[in-house]
Amino acid sequence: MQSSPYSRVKDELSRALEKAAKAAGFDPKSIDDTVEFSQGFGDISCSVSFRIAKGRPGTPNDIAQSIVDKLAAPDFVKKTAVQNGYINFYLHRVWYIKQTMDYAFSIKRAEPVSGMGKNEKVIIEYPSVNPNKPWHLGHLKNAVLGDTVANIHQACGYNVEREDFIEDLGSQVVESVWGFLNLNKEPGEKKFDHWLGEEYVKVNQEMEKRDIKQELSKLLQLMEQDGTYESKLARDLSERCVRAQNQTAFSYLIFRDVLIWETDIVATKQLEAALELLLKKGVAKKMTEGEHANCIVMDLSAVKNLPSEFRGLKEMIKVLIRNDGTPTYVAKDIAFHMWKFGLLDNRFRFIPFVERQPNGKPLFTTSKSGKGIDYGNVKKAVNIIDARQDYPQALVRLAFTLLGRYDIADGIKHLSYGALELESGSLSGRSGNWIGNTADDLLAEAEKKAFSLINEAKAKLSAQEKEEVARAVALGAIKFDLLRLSPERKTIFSWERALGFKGNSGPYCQYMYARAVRLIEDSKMGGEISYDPEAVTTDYEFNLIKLMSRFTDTVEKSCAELRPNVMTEYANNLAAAFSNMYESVPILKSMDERQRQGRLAIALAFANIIKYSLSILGIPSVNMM
RNA sequence: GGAUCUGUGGCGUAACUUGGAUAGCGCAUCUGGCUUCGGACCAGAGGGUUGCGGGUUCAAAUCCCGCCAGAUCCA
Repeated sequence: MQSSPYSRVKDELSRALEKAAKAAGFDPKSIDDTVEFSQGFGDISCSVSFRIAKGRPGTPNDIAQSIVDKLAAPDFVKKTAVQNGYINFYLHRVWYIKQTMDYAFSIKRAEPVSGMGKNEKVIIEYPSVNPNKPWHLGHLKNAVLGDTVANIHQACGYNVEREDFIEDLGSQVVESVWGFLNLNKEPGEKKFDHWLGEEYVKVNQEMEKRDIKQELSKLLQLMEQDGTYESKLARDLSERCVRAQNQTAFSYLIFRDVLIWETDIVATKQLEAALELLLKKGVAKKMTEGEHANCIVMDLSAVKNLPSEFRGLKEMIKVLIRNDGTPTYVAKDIAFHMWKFGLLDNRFRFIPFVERQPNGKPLFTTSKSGKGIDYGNVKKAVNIIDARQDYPQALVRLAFTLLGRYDIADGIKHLSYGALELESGSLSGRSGNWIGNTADDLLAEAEKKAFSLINEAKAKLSAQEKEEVARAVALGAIKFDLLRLSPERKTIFSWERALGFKGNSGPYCQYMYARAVRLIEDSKMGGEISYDPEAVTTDYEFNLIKLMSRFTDTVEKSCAELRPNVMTEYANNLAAAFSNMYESVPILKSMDERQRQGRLAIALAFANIIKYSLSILGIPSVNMM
């Protein structure tokens, strides 16, 4: 693993500039902030002279010139020019191309590109869908974000644990179990999660007609008790649902390492242990009188610098355990996070839930019996949860602040994203407006469209080959569309846009990869890479080289900021730069052998990096489409 | 009542965290481009007072203050 040519050049240039600035009598702080790629004014530019000019005689231009006069420019700089107060550098392209090509060929898809994570373990939690319905488009957005964030961390050298929390004691599952006992017990031919989800809609229609609150609360108690018929039934229904949901996950090439079931948190008494700790440290207390008598609450009044979201509260408390003894969502989540960060003993037992996922790895689940596995106990945990949960997530972090564990409060990273909505409004499991808008529906629709395109264009392929390509293109279109927005922005889902195969899209990137692969195949160059960088220095090649040279930096940025859209944008720009070159200069058909070799080598480097980029996005690359 | 997020050409958005040279991209519209490597492509054109008003600065889409509009959460 080597650092990117871009960061090396930037570092070296910054150091040289700093030295020169000091020699010229200035003291610039953080000079590397002011050094970056520029367009139209050389290759790299520096704006530090403006900063220095503050409150000092002399124009930025003069200051820039005096710095340049003292500058011992690194060898890779061909020309230095002062323009409008900026210092502009022109690189020796041949050198930079060589550096970038070596770098591009050194990148292996199975290995991290960055050592940023230092092999530290990080938990990424997604999508934590209730086990009583199929994934709808909103769940899919969560899963795709989570999977990609996990891939990004892996690429940055983290040891990633992909966890999925199964809330099988929440009100939704209780209602579904009630429905199974009181309504239709026959799943029939339908995929189990779809059937269960549709039954759930019926339960809600039933609840509007009559009040079943008492029945539900009794049912929940039975479900919480080990060994009852109801607890076994509930777990069985939930597990069948999760298996059906897994088919969806696998069809989208989305995988996890371990399922954590709420019933197992309860059964292993970790919720009690968590509460005990909170009570002992005085973070929580039992109320004896007033509105919240017999509740266990978290006391916020002791917090010194209370974050702004807690301003304007009527009472400075948050209920953790209600007076009927049931825990709130926040209480469960605090306990879960204590486990994640190793504050509770790892009392879970694990067994394989799926022996071998399509990615070759097992999927474990918490269980009554089984072996202890060293999951959890991390310093960083990323939760993929939509922005409506900002407040509960803030409460969870606050609990750790109150415990004095600022490190944990800081280690909980909430990737808060704008929820996905239909044009007609937000999706809701209860209302049933997800019917026709499930993840399964979307993939089927996208595959249909992709298949008809490939069927026309590549008639000679076998049906199976066409299906494989159609699947890959469908995934490309869907995932790219879900990832391209900045996370805080809400998604108004559009079938037309999600199924768009042109422009800024997954298929566009896949198409450029396929083109590059075709060139390489037709060239019969095999694995032999010998080229002369001097033969390929036009802007078309160099624009592509510049982008490739900052691949590592881009992945790191995407990771540090928890923004997958940084990667979609990069992939698209990379593909566009290649397309530009492809359309503008002859590659295979070049009459000049040195040029031909050089351009083919660049195509090969491009193929390597776009393929890695796509794999981070969870998008398969195809050799033809 | 309190808090958070959003507001950028007809539509969808990037750049805002870290102020920097001409606000980048896609869709749609219009005009071109396959006797030369894959047209799921490319080139070009039109389309912008970056919600409004102040402020800071040599420089503001970006930072600060005040409004307006929409969404969400808490009470």
